[in-house]
Amino acid sequence: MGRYPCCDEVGVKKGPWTPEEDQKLVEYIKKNGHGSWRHLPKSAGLNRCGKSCRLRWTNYLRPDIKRGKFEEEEERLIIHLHSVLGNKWSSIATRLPGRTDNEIKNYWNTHLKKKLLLMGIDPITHRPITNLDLIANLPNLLSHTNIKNLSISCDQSLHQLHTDAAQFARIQIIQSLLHVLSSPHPTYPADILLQLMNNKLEGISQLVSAQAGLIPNDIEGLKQSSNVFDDQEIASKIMDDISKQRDQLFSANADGAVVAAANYSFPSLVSSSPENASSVDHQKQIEQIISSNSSSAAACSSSSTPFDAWDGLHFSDQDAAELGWKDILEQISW
DNA sequence: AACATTTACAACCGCCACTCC
DNA sequence: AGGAGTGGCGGTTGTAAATGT
Repeated sequence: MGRYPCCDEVGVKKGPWTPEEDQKLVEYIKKNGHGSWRHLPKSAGLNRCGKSCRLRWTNYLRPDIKRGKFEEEEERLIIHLHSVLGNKWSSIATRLPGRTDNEIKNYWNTHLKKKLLLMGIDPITHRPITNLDLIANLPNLLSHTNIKNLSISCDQSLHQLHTDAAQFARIQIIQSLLHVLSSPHPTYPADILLQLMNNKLEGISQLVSAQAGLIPNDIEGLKQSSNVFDDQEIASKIMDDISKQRDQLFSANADGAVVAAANYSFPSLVSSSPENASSVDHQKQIEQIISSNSSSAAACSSSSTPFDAWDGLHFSDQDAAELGWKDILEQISW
């Protein structure tokens, strides 16, 4: 019902419009208005279907169309509107004068989606990405971001790039792990989550606690005694950022335990492939993680500092040479 | 320089909702 | 009421340009 077959007509031209065709269409519409799109091509002397003419006019030839790069303000507006409206491109377009729905849709798919992913934001839900795949990949990721073992032969800018990446990656990891562990989700039995937290995340929670002043531990001393970081300035930066993350996510209860901040709403789990993610698979995934981390967990138990939780994961010289910012981002953006 | 791969975006396709008769 | 005609929308594809090897 309702579909007209004009685009299936034999002999009707398809594909890119030529300047001559554009000119014919513009001149005709300026003179007569578009009227019925179905009958326009014949009247305008165009060998195109009406739908093609309508699209060409509304998306490219209309005089009120704003061409050129999207400004930052427009980007922000699109992201905001998308978070509210979803893929309602025409609705979004009505709030951006001069921009077409097609243009906004294309810009979203080619630029903004990637931008959000790189920022660790799910472009569909507009919430921080939380994904069990990240935990599964944790040993790899940490090994690739271990500052201590970065090759000293790297030049300073490369070193800075790596340390920035490491800093970003660690914050991402902590945030994501805490989201996973704090999300009530029937798929993940509490005992498994607790085991995971006790094993692998002992060091992280200690670190967060120490930062909160909940464990009597001089943070400066902690940093000095830690031999994980070669560069104390970087270490300090990392601690500050983790601190910020912590403040957003946690507060201390009366017992001195770290608890989720009351006013913080943890995002729900977002699977990288929800269609394939069965609860059995996820449970297996968690169990695998626990078993694969059991050795480093044992190491954690005898750790002298919370930073040791990151240890046992090494960055070979070859890795150091081969890895770059992009590699790390790829690992944390799925 | 040549070829392969990736990116950007114009254009198309098919579905849906609305209006008219 | 319901079928036909039409416009609009969102998803997808095709391809030129840019970039990498």
